[in-house]
Amino acid sequence: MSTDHLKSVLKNHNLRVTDCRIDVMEYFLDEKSALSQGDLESKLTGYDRVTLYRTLNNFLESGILHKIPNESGSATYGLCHDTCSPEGHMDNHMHFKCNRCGQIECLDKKTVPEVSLPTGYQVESVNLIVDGVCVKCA
Amino acid sequence: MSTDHLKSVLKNHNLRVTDCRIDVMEYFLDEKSALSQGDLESKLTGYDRVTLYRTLNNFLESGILHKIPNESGSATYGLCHDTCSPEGHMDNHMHFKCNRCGQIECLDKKTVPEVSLPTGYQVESVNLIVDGVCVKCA
DNA sequence: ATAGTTTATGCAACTTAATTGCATTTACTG
DNA sequence: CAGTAAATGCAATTAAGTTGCATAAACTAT
Repeated sequence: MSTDHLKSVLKNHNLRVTDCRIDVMEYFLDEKSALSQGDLESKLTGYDRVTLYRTLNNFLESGILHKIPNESGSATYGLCHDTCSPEGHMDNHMHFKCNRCGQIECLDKKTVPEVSLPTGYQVESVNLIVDGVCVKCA
Repeated sequence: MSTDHLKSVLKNHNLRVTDCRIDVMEYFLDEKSALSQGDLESKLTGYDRVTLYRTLNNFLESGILHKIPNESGSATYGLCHDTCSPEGHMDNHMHFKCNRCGQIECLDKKTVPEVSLPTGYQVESVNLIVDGVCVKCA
């Protein structure tokens, strides 16, 4: 993934091109798995905690990242598809959490099955999180 | 739900019967919705924060409560079925989070559909979280 | 290119959640 | 009811999340 492409992604989302944002995007692309604020702090030591925090929030609002529900108590983020926008996330793919290595993956290819709810409930989005053992740890 | 019954639930899970544990269990039974550490602190003011924290953890290990994945950053807990045990949770029901009132419900009656994963992945548990508008807020 | 404007960053500070150690109290067992 | 094992409260620490503000950097329009 070239830096030029990353810059255009930022511009397409009406975000200014900064070193921090480029680095954060590259980190997500390299890792492929979901990342937390703490992961960024460990890896991207040149930036302030608050800057990373705000970068995550900007990406979230812009539709570059989505938040993945988890049990750990700290927020986890994954890269969005191209189809995501500030107006709405199309991130109804499954998430897989490995109980051995702890990594959270987005299974982009797997769509979430239709769910039926009791009458009166209005569905807005569906999140499916599967726990188990990933390919690497099996 | 009588206090006697609650006591036997605790004993069945090899937990000593204490006021705090009884009160926490009653609170969960009254509320019916999922609760967080903060909820307990607001309601059960007579107990130390740490005691409530450890009560939640004990209930989690014993299979009385299960943790519900969420995006908020603070852990949320729901009552387990009778079928849960320290050896394994059978909490594969759906969870519903209302985007208006914020409450998280366990939809016990709705089981999670079977999921198929890419080859090499081993499934241990499945969590389905539906966001939308609940009956009360609709 | 550059001056002017808007936005991002770093720093300080604060709030809340999660967590651990230890002394004391309480619940169970015989 | 005495002895033991576990639960509680208190103090203290770590980490996550959050905000305000001054400065620095990125963009825009000459």
